[in-house]
Amino acid sequence: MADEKKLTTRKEDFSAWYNEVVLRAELADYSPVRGCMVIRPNGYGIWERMQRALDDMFKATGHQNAYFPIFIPESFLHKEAEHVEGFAPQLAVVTHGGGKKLEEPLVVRPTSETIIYAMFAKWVQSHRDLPLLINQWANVVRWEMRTRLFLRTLEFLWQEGHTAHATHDEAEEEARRMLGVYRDFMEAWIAMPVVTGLKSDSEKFAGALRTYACEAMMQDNKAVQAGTSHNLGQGFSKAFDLKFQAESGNLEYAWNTSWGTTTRMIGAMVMTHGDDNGVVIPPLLAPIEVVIVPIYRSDDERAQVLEKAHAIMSSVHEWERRRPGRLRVHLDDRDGVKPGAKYYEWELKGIPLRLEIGPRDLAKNQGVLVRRDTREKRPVNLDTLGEDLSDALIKMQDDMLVAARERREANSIRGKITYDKFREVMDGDGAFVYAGWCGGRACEDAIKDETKATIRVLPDEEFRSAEAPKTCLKCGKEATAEALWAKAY
RNA sequence: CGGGACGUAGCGCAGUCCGGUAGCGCACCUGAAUGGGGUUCAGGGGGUCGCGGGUUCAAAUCCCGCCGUCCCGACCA
Repeated sequence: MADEKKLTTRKEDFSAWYNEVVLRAELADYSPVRGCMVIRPNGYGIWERMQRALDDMFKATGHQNAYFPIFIPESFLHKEAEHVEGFAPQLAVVTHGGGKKLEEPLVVRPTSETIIYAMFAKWVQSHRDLPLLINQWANVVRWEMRTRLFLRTLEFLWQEGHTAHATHDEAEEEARRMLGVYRDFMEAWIAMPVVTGLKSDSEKFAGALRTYACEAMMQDNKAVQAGTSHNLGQGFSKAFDLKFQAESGNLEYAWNTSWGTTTRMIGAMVMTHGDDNGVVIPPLLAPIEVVIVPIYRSDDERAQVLEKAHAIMSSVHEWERRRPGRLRVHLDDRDGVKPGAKYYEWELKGIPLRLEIGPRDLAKNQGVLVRRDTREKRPVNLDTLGEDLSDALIKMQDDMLVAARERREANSIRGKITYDKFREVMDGDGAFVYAGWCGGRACEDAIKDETKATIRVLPDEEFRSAEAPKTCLKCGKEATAEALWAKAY
């Protein structure tokens, strides 16, 4: 009976485990529209916290929010040849409006480069108008063949930054700077370590000069691309006539960047930290950080325990000592639900800390504090509770990042590896494999065909092996780069 | 679009082979007791059996067609 309530174990079927966690933790639902999902309040609360944190980081780097239309004239996409070629198969197109056939079809934005740079062209005249740093929070549509909750849906929520600069180098710096912002966010807030680096040409954004990405490892050792940043060069500015008069007096085309990250991060969070009891939300992202579960056997005890619980709740504002903002505390005072049932429910939903208080505790002026990630239980003094909770949340946030990083490193292979061994690893549990690469598309494609593994990124210096492989993993020729190989979502 | 599985109450399923007018668990509502790791008992509400057609006295069940979903590939954040 109890077994029925257990989640599918991850080793048997990670996909099934993931779906079950997402659905049962009430993060999302399948929508009546094929390939779409409905984000439930629990899931949206996490997204809101991600959004707020990222938005602050964007503001701090000088970006402003704006909003552009969901419909883009089809001709706009055709102005940049590579871009339309890349996105054409994934477009949703509106052909009718107000009961009449439209003269020109409207594309539901799959990304907003074209309409945004069309507007930028009107806004920019002088080098003094640059850099132009804009971000938009929006939903976009890509007609994917296969979809998956949070990770790949037809419609998804994201943030897309778009900038224009006077020189290539400034654009390049911006693209790399925003990649760094993503990495900081993912490590500090999601407690999810990422490998950053350059994408190979085959995985480059359609229309970009260079694409950078953050790659995170999930518990089935597959990679998730959690955020990307592109140096778009001058392709779009030439297509949309985005010109400015330089100090020299000459008219020059601007250099663009774009960068985005999505609700996919919620999926990545689930697959990074979740366990067989459900989601584990890093404290900074948890809509509720602490849930108080009162325990009582009689009306008298109930009154007593709840009074104390309310006292704790109302002293929340005094607990701001070591952290910004208020502690987000919820008292689960539902009658008729046994404490054990409440424990399981809040664990499934991933609430970081649980405080149990019952008559036995009150007698000792203490409570029992339980950590979601380690399930470690310990008594805490109710007089110093605020401090204790703050410290525990900070520690949990840090520990989760360390644990995730250790797990990733334990499943990473650096240095020499034969191709046979590589195939064996990819056929089995998978891994992050850092291996030499000659830069040839033929090798890349052959490896993908034979192992399903792809180049996630050509990693930044700090992720490169001390003794980087000298030869290509596949053909044995001299290596021109070290690539991070993994199977990906 | 190829290969598999499936569509019956909010969710998970049984019933389909062998036709007889719909059931189980969870959830939900009412009442009482219970309460330190998934409570118990009693009562109750809820279903055009994916859609359309056919066979039959009678279809969730058999036949034909369609639609949709999930998983595995190709595509992708």
